[in-house]
Amino acid sequence: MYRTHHCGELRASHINQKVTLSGWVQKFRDKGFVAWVDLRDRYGITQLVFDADRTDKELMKSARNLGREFVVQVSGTVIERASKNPNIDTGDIEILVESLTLLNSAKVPPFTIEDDTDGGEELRMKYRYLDIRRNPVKNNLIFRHKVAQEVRSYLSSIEFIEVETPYLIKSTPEGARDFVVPSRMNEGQFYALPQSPQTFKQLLMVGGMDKYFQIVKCFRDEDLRADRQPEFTQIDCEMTFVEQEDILNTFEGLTKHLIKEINGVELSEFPRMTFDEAMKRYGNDKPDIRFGMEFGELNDVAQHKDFKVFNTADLVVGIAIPGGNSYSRKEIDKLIDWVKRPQIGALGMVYVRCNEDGTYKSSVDKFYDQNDLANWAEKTGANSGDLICVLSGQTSKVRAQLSALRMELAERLGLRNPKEFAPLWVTDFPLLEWDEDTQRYHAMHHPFTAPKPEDIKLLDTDPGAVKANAYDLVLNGNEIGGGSIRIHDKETQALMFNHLGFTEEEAKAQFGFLMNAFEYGAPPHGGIAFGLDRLVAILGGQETIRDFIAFPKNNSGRDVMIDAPAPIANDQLDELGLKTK
RNA sequence: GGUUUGGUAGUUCAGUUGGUUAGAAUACCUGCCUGUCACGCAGGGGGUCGCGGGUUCGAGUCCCGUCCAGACCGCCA
Repeated sequence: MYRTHHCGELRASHINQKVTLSGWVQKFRDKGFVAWVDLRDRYGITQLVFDADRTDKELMKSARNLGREFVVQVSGTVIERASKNPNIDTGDIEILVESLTLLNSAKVPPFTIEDDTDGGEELRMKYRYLDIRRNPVKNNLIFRHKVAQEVRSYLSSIEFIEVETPYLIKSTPEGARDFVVPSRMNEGQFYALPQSPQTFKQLLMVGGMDKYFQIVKCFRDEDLRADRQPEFTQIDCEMTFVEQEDILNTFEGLTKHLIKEINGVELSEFPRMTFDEAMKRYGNDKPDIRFGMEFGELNDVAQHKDFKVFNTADLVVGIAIPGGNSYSRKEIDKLIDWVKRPQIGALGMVYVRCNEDGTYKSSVDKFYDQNDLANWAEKTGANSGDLICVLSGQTSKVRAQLSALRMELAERLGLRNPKEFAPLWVTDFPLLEWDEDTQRYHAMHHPFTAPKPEDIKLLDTDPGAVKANAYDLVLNGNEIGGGSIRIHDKETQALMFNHLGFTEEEAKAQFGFLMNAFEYGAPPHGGIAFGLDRLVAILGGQETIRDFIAFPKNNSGRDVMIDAPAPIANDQLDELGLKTK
């Protein structure tokens, strides 16, 4: 038997018991007359003691040969410590070791296995199995497990059934790039890994499963970010005989349950906002509403003066930075440089200082008087002591730019408190989105999203104006879930494919299975999918999802530990019919 | 595909306008230490300054190229 107890377990009540522990050597402290080993496992640390008076000489000697991260098994007696350590749970006791077995030695680890490690990102990823021994990563993985467990138990308790769907499916032209898998038995043909189990969950509804969920890996062959991995996990859900309202209520319930169980925070009813309103007020379809700084549109009060830049702009819009009047000229110039960076792309920024005495001082005083500027302050909700930042230009670009500035400033002002949770439903997304590259409309959500019935008539005349029964759940400025009511009749689905530029033949070839299913009594249905990785990171109060994934990929989509992807041998290529001449 | 920041000891970093033998902390090794727990003290070993080229009397430092990593933009139905 390797152990009678684990390393986080023993207390004063165990004193005088004979115990056996196994674990890793965290630290060896040798005082000469006495030496201690911190023995670590997943549960904690227990101090072992070797003593010149009480410990056998040979045993003392072998203890002195232990190094960091050696794996050992010890037996001995639990004794009371002469000097206790109130900082750890097992700090009242220690083990007077009577026998020591070296289960495995270890090379000196390339970084310290401590909460504040000296290891950099790359090194930690290369030796991820060592990184996982550290509390922050270990605890994140345990945290993730708890969230997943709560999701399963909550959804199960309201009659959802977890069903697995296939990973080897068919590539489709819509949406993200697919990861493809060559088929040996069908030479020249490829499976694709699912970007989401979308069509399968709809078919489960046709199959009468009524309420489905799955915690499932999804795959997208797109570039990565701090919060984006090529393989990621969704909480994928679908329900039958529901309207949008039913889905919003159900999953508001799930989200409230999670935040209560995991974070101990009780949330009241989630606010709702249409897509159009979110864009107007925050320039963004996933606004962070933990803080204000809402957009004030200034076209009415800033145009038709003599300032050409504003007069020729589609949109003039500003935000008030609380306390921003204290910024020096230099700081403001830096802010202007920041919005002019290519990633943001603003051409310039107009600012107004709101002085304590109620007067205004702007960078465009030549064109605007105090009265004009007072109007700006009113529109942006600026108080004295604030700084109004104004951008102008083409509507969608300006909104994106000002939204980036709003988030950056909120970050600098410490307004993005990770302990605070501000959820929000964004509804009434557009059904279609114009794509400049391909010169056609794309589905904003996906091609199975139902248009609002009253808007269907606009499909031919003004496709961009058609709204969908689609919604996102936004938490602290992150989209954590998104879904829609689906199309469940063949005619609407055919109409949709038609508007997305599919010929009838293409639609049939790609999605014939779904169209067929719709001919056999498909019930009305809808659903939602949550990004589990991101959700867990936000609930855990962290920015990057990587530390909530046991073995994540780096910025270039590489696993630096196993060194994947990698070339494969010629005969393997040959077998797959992929050999290049 | 683009923008940007970085690459110097096992590790995290410093290294001034180009100038003597490239430093610190930590880790590691040796010894000492009567209760440590970020133990302490003394000593020691440890460097292809990512790689290639160039400028120069002289390059960690300047220039060009390249590779790797991070953040972001495009992209992510």
